Amino acid sequence: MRDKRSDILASAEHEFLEKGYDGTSIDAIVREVGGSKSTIYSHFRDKGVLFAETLTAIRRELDFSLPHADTSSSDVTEVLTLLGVEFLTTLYSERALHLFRTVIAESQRFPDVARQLMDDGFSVSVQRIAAALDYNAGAQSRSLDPHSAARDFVALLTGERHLRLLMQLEPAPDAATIAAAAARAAGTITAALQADS
Amino acid sequence: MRDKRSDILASAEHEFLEKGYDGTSIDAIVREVGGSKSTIYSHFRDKGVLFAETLTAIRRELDFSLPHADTSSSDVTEVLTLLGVEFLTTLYSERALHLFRTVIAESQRFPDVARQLMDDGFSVSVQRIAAALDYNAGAQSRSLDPHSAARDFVALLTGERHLRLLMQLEPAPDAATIAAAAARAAGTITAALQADS
DNA sequence: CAGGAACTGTACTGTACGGTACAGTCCGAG
DNA sequence: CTCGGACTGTACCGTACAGTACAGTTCCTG
Repeated sequence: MRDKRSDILASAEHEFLEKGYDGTSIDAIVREVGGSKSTIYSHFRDKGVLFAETLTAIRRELDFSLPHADTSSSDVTEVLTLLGVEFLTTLYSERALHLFRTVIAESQRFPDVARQLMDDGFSVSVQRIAAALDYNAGAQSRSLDPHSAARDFVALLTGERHLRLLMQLEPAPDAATIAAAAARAAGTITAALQADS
Repeated sequence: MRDKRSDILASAEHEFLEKGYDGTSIDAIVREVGGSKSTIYSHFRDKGVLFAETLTAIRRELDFSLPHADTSSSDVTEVLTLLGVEFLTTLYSERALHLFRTVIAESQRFPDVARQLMDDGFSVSVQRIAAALDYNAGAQSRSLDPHSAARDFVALLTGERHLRLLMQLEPAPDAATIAAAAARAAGTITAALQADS
């Protein structure tokens, strides 16, 4: 058995992401992780702390820094497509979708968790894309604002589908669908940028 | 006093949108609306039905058909800006934001409510924008797919800000902010469309 | 005035939950 | 062998909740 604390967090994740904060009982987590309720309360002061630490741990494990995309190509559309695929693959994973759903649901009670998810998660990807845009297209287009362009690109990438996925109206898209969406968004944003220059 | 049923729905809306499904007790609604618990159960079979009917009523009252925008101008960017302002004004109202938040939170338990909100709400606006695009720009650009363009436009309109608003990380934007966002999105999508033709 | 539908008020049942208390067990370090 | 920290098991407390039962009230209609 691994670290007990990690086991608790794993079971808490399963319960909280599936049933929400109010819908999850400590006893259910105990049943799933095994052991005793006392152990949970020896690691976490109360249910709120356990919830916050569970979601924070997930956010840390989801890597929003898009580490695998190669941005050395000079073809901006191609670079954006690569970054887009990696971003969507992270954002549209079951885990990330459950996380966003739960954070939105509890954003009133746990505003810090929400802020963390955006600032240390989502926004990191946008920054990364902005940096790539600045590097690859900054020279060509004098008027380019890489941060605005990156936000626009991410908006085109996600769009209505993200909302539908948060509402569980469609299954998470497969790799081919993600690739098509990324290529389309990259093409659109490139067209818009060229028209401006 | 108006119709009792409407009073119940109004109080239920206030409670459900603020505290969520599990966080809201029937007794709290009774306290707010006045009267007796029996009356509520004479109008609604159980808590689930009350919840679903409450959210459905809100969705019906939010008008996603963008009825006030004048789409007779021949300037596509201007028409899109008008439509965008009206769409964002609806989508970023406190009521709509609470509704989306709550629907996302309970999308597992109440999938029909989620489907309704998208198909009979959000998507109606997108259709309306697509129709305007088809009418105003269809002639100029033979290759235009008005539905895709409308989705892209809406994506640019909402983007990261919608997510931040769902997470309550910033206050709902005022009219000037909405107007600026709409104008920017309209300009971007127009640029992209011109580059394609 | 009589009837009835809508509403009120209150008490109740059964269940579930968060959190605590406490005695006991396991196991590795010295 | 023993000490101590981590963990277990179970019982318990107070509270809160969804839903029901039922007797009583209000008020409009015929």
